[in-house]
Amino acid sequence: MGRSPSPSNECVKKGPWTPEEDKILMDYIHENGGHGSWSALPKLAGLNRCGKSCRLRWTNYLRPDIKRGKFSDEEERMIINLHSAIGNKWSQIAAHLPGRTDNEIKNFWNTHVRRKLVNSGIDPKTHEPLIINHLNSFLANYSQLLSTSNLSNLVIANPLESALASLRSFLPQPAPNIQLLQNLWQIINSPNPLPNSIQENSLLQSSILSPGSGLISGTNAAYNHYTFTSPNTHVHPQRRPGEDHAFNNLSAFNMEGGLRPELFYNDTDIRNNSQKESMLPSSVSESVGVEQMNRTCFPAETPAASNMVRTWEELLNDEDGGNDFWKDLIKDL
DNA sequence: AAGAGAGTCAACCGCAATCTG
DNA sequence: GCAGATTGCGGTTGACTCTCT
Repeated sequence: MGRSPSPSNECVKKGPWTPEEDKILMDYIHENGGHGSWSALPKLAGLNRCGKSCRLRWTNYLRPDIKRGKFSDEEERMIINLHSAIGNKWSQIAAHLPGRTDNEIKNFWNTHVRRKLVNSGIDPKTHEPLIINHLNSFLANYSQLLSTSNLSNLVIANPLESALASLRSFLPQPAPNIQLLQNLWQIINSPNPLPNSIQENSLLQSSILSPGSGLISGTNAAYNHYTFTSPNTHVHPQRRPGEDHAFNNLSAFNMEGGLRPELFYNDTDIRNNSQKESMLPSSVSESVGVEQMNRTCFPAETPAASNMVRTWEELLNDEDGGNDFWKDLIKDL
C-alpha cells in the first residue's frame, strides 16, 4: 500500500480559486503541457497551491474540453444506465460522457438523479424498485414468523390470502399495487400458467418466473427512459408452479439476482476501464414495448392473464397520482 | 424585506493504487 | 522487493444561491 502524501508544507492556500490563479495555471499548462508532475507544478508555475489542488482545478474546471451546462436527457440516461451496472464508479462513468467530469457527474447524481429515482420508487443504490426492499424484508421475516407462530395451518389452508394479508400489513402506506402482485402470483401458481410463447420470453422468465429471481427485480423500465434489449442470452428454466406452500412460493420472489441492468449490455467486462467502448449500452432497437409485453406475456386466451392485462390498463388510467412508479414502469417500456 | 430551509457545486480529505528510485 | 512519492478516486463539506414563507 502506498501511503498518504507527505505533509505538504507547500500547500498554503485553500478554498476557491481566484481568476488570477486560474490564469496562472492555464498559462503554465498551455506553455508546458499538462502532463508533468502535478506536485512540482505549483512551484514552477508560481502558485501558492498544492499539486493536488492544481490537478483538481484543471481536470474539473479549467480543462478546455469541459462541457458545462445542464445534462441532456441522453446524458442522464447514460449515467443511470452506467450507474446501475457499475455503481459509484464516477470516473468510469465520466469516461463515457465527453466533456463531463467525474465530480460533475457525482454532483449531478447526488443532487438530481438520486432524488428522481427515489421519487419514482427506485432505490438509487440497487436500482431496484423500493417495493423490492420491502418485499425482501417481508420475505426474510415471513417464514420465521410462521415457524414461531401457530399460523402455519392457516397458511397451508389458504396460502395466497394469508401471505397477501401479511404483505398488506407489512408494506408502507400508500401501499404499492397489491392487486398486481396478487394477479401475478395467481398466474405463476396456476396449473398451466403461461403459454409456450412466454417460455421463450426470457425477459419475463428472468424477471418473474425463474427461481431466485425477482418479480420486478432490476426492471430498468422503471426508470423513465430505460429500454430493454433482447436478453436472449439469459434464458432461465421455468420454475414449476404450485409445488410448495405459501412461503415457498413466495420465495420465488427472492430478489437475489433477478433481471439486473448488466444483462442489457452486450459486452461482458464493463468494469474494465480500458475497454471503454464496451461499456456503452447495446442497441436499443430491440426494446420491448408494453403492448408487445401484454400480447406476448399475458395473452388474452388465458383468463388470469386477461385479468392481468386489465389490471395494467386500469393502473395506467389511474389518475390519482398514487401509482406514478407503476405508470412509469409500464409506460416507458 | 428578511429569515429559513433546500439545492447546488467547487473544493477538500483520506484512502488506495501506481509509480519511481 | 521495499519504501516513499505521486496520482486518482469516491465521499464529504461548506459556501453560495435559490425558493418559499
